Amino acid sequence: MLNPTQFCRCLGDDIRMALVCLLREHGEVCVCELTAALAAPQPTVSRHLAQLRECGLVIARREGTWMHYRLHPELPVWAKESIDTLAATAATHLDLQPLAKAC
Amino acid sequence: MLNPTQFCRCLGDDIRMALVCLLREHGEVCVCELTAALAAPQPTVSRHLAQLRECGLVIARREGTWMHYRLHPELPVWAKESIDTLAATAATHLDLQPLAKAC
DNA sequence: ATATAATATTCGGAAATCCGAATATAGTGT
DNA sequence: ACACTATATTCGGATTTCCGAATATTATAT
Repeated sequence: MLNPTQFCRCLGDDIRMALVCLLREHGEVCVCELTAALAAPQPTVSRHLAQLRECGLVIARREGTWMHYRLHPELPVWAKESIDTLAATAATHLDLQPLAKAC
Repeated sequence: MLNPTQFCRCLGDDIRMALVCLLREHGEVCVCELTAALAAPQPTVSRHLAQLRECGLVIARREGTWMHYRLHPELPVWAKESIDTLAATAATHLDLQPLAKAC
């Protein structure tokens, strides 16, 4: 599993931080909604989601052509607590569009 | 002041995470002790301390030729909480020599 | 003034990170 | 089988990060 340094490296990017914010606030979210909320190119969002997956911070569930992401349900306590603290603060710093189905 | 993403970027390095661990556990510590505890070259430690300073996570106090560092006393609550959670966990992952005056 | 100790900074260069553009894959519907 | 949609991956290249080596700075002591 990942250690605190890797965890920080993983959250040390505005796009990934924003993704974690959104997933924390909304539970399970479709990629198209994340892409719309970030107003970022789809491949960029996909690459960052892959990185969050490889770090074990999120998991994906396929439903037809859609992919739904959510925070990993079995994060260690320290990671969950840190995400709560950091993402709650970050949400006020980043400007995220409200969620809306875009596909 | 720094935002959560910058904060994470700043802690996303083993040496800087270890420095924060040591300062959190011991309060104010001399650079020579930090260098010894990390078993890292002095310029490396100095550069990372400068980075922590520029991010506002630590402050320095000169005493003769010595420099003493400690966590910034007026960190925002979210930063203080995150440091507590992350550094406490990191301390068990990193192998830090016990503190000892080396100068 | 000089020597020495503790710490900081500068200067390449190597490695890692991030992005845009293009392409690939997986699933659905006809 | 083909077209289409949603998402993922690959491939350069630009930028950033990190390090070691050398050098500079600041303060003390003689």
